[in-house]
Amino acid sequence: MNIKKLAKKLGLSITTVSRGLGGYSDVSESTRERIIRFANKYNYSPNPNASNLASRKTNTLGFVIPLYGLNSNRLNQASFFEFISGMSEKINSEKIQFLMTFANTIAEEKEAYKRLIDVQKVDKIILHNLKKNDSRIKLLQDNKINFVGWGRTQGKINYPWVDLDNEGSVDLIMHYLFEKNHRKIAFINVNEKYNFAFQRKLGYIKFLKQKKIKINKNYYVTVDGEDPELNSAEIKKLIEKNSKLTAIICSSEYSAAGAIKALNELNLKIGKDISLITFDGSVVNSISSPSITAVTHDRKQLGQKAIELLTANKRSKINNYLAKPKIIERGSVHKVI
Amino acid sequence: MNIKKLAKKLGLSITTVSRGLGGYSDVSESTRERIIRFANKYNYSPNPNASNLASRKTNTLGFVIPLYGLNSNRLNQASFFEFISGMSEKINSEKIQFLMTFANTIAEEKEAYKRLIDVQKVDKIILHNLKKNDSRIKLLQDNKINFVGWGRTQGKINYPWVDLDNEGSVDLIMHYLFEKNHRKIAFINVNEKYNFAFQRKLGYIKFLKQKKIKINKNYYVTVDGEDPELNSAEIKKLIEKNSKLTAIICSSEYSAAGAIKALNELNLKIGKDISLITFDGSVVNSISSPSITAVTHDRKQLGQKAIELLTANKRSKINNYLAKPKIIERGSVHKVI
DNA sequence: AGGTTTTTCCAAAACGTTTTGGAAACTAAA
DNA sequence: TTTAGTTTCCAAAACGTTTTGGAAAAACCT
Repeated sequence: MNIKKLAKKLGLSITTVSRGLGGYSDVSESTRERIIRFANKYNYSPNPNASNLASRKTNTLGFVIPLYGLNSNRLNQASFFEFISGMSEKINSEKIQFLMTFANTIAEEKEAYKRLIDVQKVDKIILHNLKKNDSRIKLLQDNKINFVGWGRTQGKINYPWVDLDNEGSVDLIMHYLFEKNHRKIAFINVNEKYNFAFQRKLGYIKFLKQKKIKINKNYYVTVDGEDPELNSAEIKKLIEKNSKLTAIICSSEYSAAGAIKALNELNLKIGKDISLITFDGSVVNSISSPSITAVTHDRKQLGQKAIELLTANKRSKINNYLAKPKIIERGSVHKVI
Repeated sequence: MNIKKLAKKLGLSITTVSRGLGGYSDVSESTRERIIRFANKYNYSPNPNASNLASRKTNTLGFVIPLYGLNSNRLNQASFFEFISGMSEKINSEKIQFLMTFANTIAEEKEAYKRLIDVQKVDKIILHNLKKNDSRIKLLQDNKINFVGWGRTQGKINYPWVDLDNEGSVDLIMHYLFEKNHRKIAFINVNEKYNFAFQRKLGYIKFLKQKKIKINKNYYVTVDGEDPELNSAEIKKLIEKNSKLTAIICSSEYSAAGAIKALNELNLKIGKDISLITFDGSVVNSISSPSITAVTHDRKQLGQKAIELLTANKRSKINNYLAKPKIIERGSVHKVI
């Protein structure tokens, strides 16, 4: 079935069918309905190649997956999956082509975005892995690419984004721990060059200040995901040096993994001697005993929202979405008495 | 830059440029070289939409990712990433479009393949998650879709595939354990409906027969990945009942996790009292101490090979690729004295 | 030399859409 | 009743390729 045959069946011109389906105002409501009814009946949908060719659009969404830094760690990759699966649903229903690229270094990543724009001619991008100050935003804006960021950056640039509520998540965790009488709480963050990590630190500091708890600098440490052994060793040192700690917050699954390993080696029972709570943790959780209490976000929905924003009407005021955090209790947090 | 302008610069017709680039024999070698030189110089590459439209091809690769069964376990999803990243490189260089879909049930999975073929009109597919007897192979062959399987099925159907060397992997492990004087070796497999699991069992049995070791049925058990607690309990039972065991092979990361948990609970030191070796294990390894010795395959390369086979010349004899297994020693296997 | 085959090229049609620039038919205003 | 404006439709051009069906030129035979 193609537009020509459909037009013939309808007794209309090709133009009218095309414009009817396209939602243009120069076709009457009644004939538009008839067109749509026929299109469904004969299972017609426009050939994307012809459509893109004629409209001079690529209608392709570019997505670069970094495989270095935080994302070189396989623990983090699972969270991508959810996001992508959320995107994927919406992409299919919007008939957008999906172009995925992998980058092994930061240089490759930058190159990948340029290539997407210049060579592969994508006209939509989901930008992610945002740094504190991210030059890619300007690159995309200069090239007039329709994009949505997965994550926020610092500064006053206005652009559409979806994100986890990083500050709110830590606040939620801190309240949760505070109610269980924890006062000496360590926070194992990831490198602060990632803006989400910076936001989480902010949440940590703010809560402590608000509750007038003195901030102990020894309780805060950042690790990167490159070498799990190294992470674990560093976390072990932190615990050994601060024997009064009652709880540990991990900003990522791999640091949670490192913490578990360290605690095992120190013979500290999780959920009895010391509490552990982590971001995400669905992977680590499936292999740890006891299971690890975690704060999670619906990443699939985040992916869906990203595509929604991308395809939303330009004049829509709302151009961002903040996912609500949720604590899933699993028994790794005890009450201090 | 488009073909028209390029043809003008070359002083040739559009036809000749197109056919020259397409590798047809009705353009002389010397002019073909000139065409390619100019194409590179002016950075020309054919508009894929126009090309697909004219040639009545979609040039799109379909890929269905199951999110149920084994793959509902997020531990397994990381291994997808490697495969996909391997595919992705080759796909980009071959200028193939990539269409990814997710399926939450086995019904959705089947539906997804039909939709890819009937509605989305992909002309290439990477088939995976193969069952012992897989009806999708016939579906694809009937529809004359160019496909490569990631994994083998039983029976005599000839089709192109890439796969892990499942039998060989177990053989490798068994030799490795045998040399360290292990004779009482348990094998914790996954559900045998997956052909790879069946092949691994075969490797296990064959080795024992070859070495004339009596097969003890109590040493073999299958678990599915749905409930980690249940897995662990089952593995614990197996160990308790068979006190003479000196080594355990795990066919998946989640069963390795279950085994670690069980061994901890039974106060058996891994690498001292009993040996543990697992397939893959890069995640489990990050939280376990000692680290777990594992047999791995290069999955990225597997993805690359899959695309190579897909785009290979039809008359090429070689239509499959078996990845070589490799043991990574990490100290969870001891020598029996 | 003339005939045949092979090599090398090309004009034109086709692929299935969207968009442009009207034109007809109706409606509202004078 | 005419005029101006609005609504509803459409023919034709355009998008950038591939493919078809030759035709000219060159090479090879007698």
